[in-house]
Amino acid sequence: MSSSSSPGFGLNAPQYAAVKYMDGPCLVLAGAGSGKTRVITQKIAHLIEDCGYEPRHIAALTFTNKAATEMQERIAKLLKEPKQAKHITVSTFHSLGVKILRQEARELGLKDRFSIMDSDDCFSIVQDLAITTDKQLIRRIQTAMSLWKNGLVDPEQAIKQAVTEDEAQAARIYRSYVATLAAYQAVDFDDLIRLPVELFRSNEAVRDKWQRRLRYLLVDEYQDTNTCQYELVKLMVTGIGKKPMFTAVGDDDQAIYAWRGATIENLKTLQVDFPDLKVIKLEQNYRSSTRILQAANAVIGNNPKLFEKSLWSEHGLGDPIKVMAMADDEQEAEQVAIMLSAHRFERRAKFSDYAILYRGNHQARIFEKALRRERIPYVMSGGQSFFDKAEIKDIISYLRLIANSDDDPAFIRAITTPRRGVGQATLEVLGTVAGQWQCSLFEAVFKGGIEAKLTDRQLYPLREFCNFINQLEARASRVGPAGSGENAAAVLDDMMKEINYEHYLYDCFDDRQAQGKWQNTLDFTNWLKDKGNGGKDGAGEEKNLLELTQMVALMSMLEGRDEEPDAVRMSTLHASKGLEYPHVFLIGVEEGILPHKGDPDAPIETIAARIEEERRLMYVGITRAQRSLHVSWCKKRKRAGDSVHCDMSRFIKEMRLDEGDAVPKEEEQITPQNRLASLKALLQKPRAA
DNA sequence: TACCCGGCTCACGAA
DNA sequence: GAGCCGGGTA
Repeated sequence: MSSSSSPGFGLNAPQYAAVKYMDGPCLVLAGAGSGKTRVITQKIAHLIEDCGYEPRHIAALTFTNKAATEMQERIAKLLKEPKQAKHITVSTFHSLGVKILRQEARELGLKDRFSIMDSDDCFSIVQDLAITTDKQLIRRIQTAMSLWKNGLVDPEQAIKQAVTEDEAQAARIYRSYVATLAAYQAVDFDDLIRLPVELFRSNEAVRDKWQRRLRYLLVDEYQDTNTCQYELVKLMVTGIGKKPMFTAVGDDDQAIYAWRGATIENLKTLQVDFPDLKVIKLEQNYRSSTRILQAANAVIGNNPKLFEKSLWSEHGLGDPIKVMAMADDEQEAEQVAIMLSAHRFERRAKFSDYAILYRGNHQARIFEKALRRERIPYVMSGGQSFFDKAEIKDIISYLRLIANSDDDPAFIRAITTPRRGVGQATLEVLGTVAGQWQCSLFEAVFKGGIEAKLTDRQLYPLREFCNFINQLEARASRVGPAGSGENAAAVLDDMMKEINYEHYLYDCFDDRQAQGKWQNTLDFTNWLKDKGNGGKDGAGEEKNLLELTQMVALMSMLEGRDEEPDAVRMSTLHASKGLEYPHVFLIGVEEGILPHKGDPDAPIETIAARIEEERRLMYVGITRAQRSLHVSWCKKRKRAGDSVHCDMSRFIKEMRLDEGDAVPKEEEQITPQNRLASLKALLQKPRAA
């Protein structure tokens, strides 16, 4: 890597300054591709090897499991003693939250076997509370509640602040929702951060304990933190007579998570809360060619600036950026597939050098078809998570129920899947009884008086199911780090055999589907067993079934342990952040898609704010590319059956490409007829410089 | 009454 | 392509 000055560690001057700065809080404004992960990992090595920090006293927080895993690996490679890396807390905000909650559950009146509800569970809870089937409305309430939680607004405040009747209704549901989760001994994703914040605020001793445990904090993607996460950071680093020690790394131009409560205000607030904050800017980009950077700078230049920052690169001008106007989405997919093929051939590149990036997951489907037709291997990232598949959630519901019998949503799912003679009517009676006794459904099965309300035929399968779960629970409890005989794998295997899930799948689905689903469950259970043993290399800690269950709730995808196949990457723009590819195709760059059209009747300032966030999304997309960038848009697009007219996105104009780059030349498009000829022509052409 | 099928509509992002 | 609803059927 070329750099004008190389003061040490192979870093440039500002990177070096960021790594060495140990006098107090530090904010690193790291432009796209400016080597921010390098700064974090080098700084951790510096803390351990030069500053005398013990690995277990250092915590690095990220937003995704993938980023955390990758960071840990990179740190291990840097350290003279790689083994030390596993003692560093490198985790997502949410995993750290689980860790704190599990240890401090009692302080919060929560059992340590609390369940973690996913958004589907929360959806059904809201559905029950709101007594409505209007999905849109439920979603809106869910979103409102999530934003309240992330903004540290409690139900009473929300009720007081409500202006419209809708808000008031949502706030009342919020209040019952919080109570419902408490009754289930469950927390949702937002609680994983919010509850530790409440705990640290109210309990000096606990806070002090964690402060002594995690003495230096590093925060990645700081621009994506929400109010609650920032509060957690603050509570962890500030104490009486203590110098706040942390490094936050972020880029305001890449803030793309406002919709889940993130606020770039946190960047400004940092300077207010920590007046001696040292701000260091990383402006040298090591990733992209100059043309790509110019386009990126031009686009983002249309946003108001929080911090003045301009990216530059020592790389050459590079390939011109190609903008392609397509007749429709069908043609777009086909052309991109063909062009990618030809481009790869011309450059002698690998498939894995390419990424196709898009705004929404549904845009991927048509490209999958086209890529398959062209026999181009691809892998998807983002999109529906492995853990969101129904068959996986079925199995997880059993695990959740074993860990926490108060978990009513898990109880309902497990007892009805596979069907075991418990139907709606039985569950309704059970629900009424549970309501009367103020206890969980599971407990209600054994409450006196229930015999009178249910027939023997109804009661028998209930009791049998609960006994079955109790047995598993008893066995699972014996499993632990101590490893006293029984292991999690055996319990899991017996459970799978007992519920005869494979049989159920073949009963309910056609053979092909069932086979796929069964394979998924096998992949899942094998992965679980592997994790329980401390991972493939046995490097991780052994985990019991409870820990596994709580971990699984936070997973978004199987960690890509396997060798990366040579395949084109397909990803949403959101999921592409932090990654880079030699060649990028940015597709569907149309008004309404990127920028995405939102509520037409939203207040004007939020519309402006939304466009700015969409622009940052475009910026993220452009800056993923190292050497070449293709941008495409469609004049027509199939939507709800019929074709609708589309306009080129304003962001394409904002790239301010030279005339030669911007004019789409349709006559140059590759058709099946001229395809062979163009390939031949490519073969004869000398390789591009 | 319960279930199944077909047509219709609709789609942002994720721990 | 999926989920929802309405209508038709066992």
